[in-house]
This record gives sequence, C-alpha cells and structure tokens, in this order.
Amino acid sequence: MILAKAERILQSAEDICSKEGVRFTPKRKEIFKVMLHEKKALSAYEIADKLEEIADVSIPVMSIYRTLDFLEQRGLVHKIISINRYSVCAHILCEHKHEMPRLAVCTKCRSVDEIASNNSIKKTLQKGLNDIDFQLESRQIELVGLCSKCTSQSDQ
Amino acid sequence: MILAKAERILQSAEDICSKEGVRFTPKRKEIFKVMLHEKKALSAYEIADKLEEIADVSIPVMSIYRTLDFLEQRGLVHKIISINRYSVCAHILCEHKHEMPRLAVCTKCRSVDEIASNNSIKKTLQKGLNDIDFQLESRQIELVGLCSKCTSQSDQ
DNA sequence: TATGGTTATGTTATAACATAACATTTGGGT
DNA sequence: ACCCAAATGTTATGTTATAACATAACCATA
Repeated sequence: MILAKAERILQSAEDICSKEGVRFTPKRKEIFKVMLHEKKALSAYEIADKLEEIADVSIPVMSIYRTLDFLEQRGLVHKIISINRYSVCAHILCEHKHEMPRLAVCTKCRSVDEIASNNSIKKTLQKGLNDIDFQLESRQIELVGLCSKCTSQSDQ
Repeated sequence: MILAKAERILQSAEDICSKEGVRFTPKRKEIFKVMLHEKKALSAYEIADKLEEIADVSIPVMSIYRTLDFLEQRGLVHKIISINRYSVCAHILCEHKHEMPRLAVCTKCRSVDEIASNNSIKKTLQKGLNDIDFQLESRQIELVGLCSKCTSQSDQ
C-alpha cells in the first residue's frame, strides 16, 4: 500500500529513532505531527497552541523544547535561528546526505524552502575560514527574505 | 596627525551621519564607543551594563535598541541574528562596498570575524533561489562555529 | 514480578531578548 | 519666542529559552 507523504515521513522518523535505539514516544510523535501538518516554521509556543487546538493535547513548553532538541539531533527538524522557529526537515525521505542545505526563510509567512546544496557551496563558503582557523559548525545556511507568494502580495 | 584606528572609525561614523543629515548624538556616540571598545558582539543588555561600568552612563535598554537600529541602518553595526548580538562593522574604514560579508561567529567567545565576500558568493548562494522566486534580503551570511582561540582552549 | 537505573516528562520559576505605546525633552529653523 | 521634528524617557508587556528540581514511565534482569 502506498502511504501519503506525511505518513511515510512519520514512518521514517520512527525508523530513524528505532535504528538509533531511542524512543519516538507518543508526545514526541504528536509534536512532530503538528509540525508536519503546518507548512511553515513554528515556535515552541506556537506548537503548544496548535497541539491544544488541533489535538486537544496539552504539553508544557519546556517539554516541547526538549522534544525539539531531540528531533533536531536526529536530523528530523531544523532550528531556524533567524526567526527563532522550527521546521520539519524537507529531506527526511531522501536517501542521500545533504551538505549544508540552504534554507530560504520567508520573514513574512515563515515558510522555509529547503534547497539542497552540493559540496561546492560548503567549499566556497569555507574559503577564507581556513585562513583564520575557524571551525565551522553551522549545518545550514539561512537565507532570509520574501517567498514568491509574499512578494506578490506586498507588491500590491 | 595620525589617529588611532578607533578614533578614525569614530570620525568616520560622524562623517557618515552628517553626510546623511542625521545626528550622531552623545548617547549614540557613547553606545557606539562601547561597542567599538569591545572586540566581541554584545547584546543590548550587555551594552547597557558596559555603559554603566565603563562610562558611568545609564541608558535604558529601549534606547539602546533604538540606537542599534539607527546604527544598523547606516551600516555601522551588524545585527548578528544567530546569537542575538550586535557588533561594529569591520569595514567602516574601507572605501569599497562589500557584497554579502560572511560573518564567522564564535558561539563561545562571541567574536565576529568579518570575511569580505566577492560577488560570486552571492551568485553561488542565489543559485536555486531564482527558481523558487525568492527575494533575498539577507545582507550577510552568518557562519557559526568556534574561533581559533576557542578551539584550542576546548581541545584541552 | 520486584527492583533499580535510565530516560522522559512535569512543574515552577526566571533569564534573556525585544517591542508597543505614550510622555517628555531637546535641537534647530523661522 | 515659537514650533516642529527628532530623540530620549518611561512603563509595561510580549516573546523566546533555560535552570533546577520533582515525579513518572519504561525496561532489563535478577
């Protein structure tokens, strides 16, 4: 049977966790599902609100932050630093590893478009860093601006 | 007479403001001086503390945020989004314009090393953004990690 | 199936970063 | 001296995030 994409991502998240020997608990699943359901990046507080609203589940913000850390460590979500929000990784179903995805972050609607980068981007960015002996830890490049929908709206 | 670098930067800041017809008031100058004096990026609250400590000046945080906005608009300081801090632009004395500087941000000591980028970096990053019709607004690329000092310390 | 360690979650408090809204003061032109 | 605009003060509050400690759930194994 062919599962809907969201279902397959959920399944994949379960698999990843079980492979690592960590638990994808019901609460973690609820949180992940809410994030999956939203197309845009959400703050921990927004996730809490959505959980109440959609699933009638109440999870303290503290726990949500813990879960976000947990999910981020497994590469299941990204922390979008530039807007202090969190979004589901767009490449959970991809087989290959991604070097330094570029995240096109819309400051207006908070959508996050993930643009897979090849190795050369990392190399290009790295140029100059070696000279100053800087140990890069970023796992993503955030590019801030307006998405196509929001530009056309703000043109009006 | 040859001025010390800090003096020249201050002078340059004054010039830039006067050229734009805006005032580089004593308070703005105090705030800018504190930032210039520190080598690392500071939060608005840290600037407030330093002002008390060094210059025995008390400026409410609200005003500091306003001044930071003011300075940022003139390209005199950068807002470092990844650590919620602010640092003096390293290229105030440079004549030429910089396309998309890369900021090597140390998460440990909060130093910010500014690496001038040529136009090709922006172009490289832009690749893929055009396809999704994303209007880039970032004026800098933040690269997060550990500076040389902090890597050698944490190796111990 | 009791026990004990590990992991997960709850709870409370507070830190840290940032802005809204409105009042007052200051600076400079006429 | 007067007025307008810009700057700063003031108070309150919103928003994001973490610390610290308590309790509960899970699960291996004795």
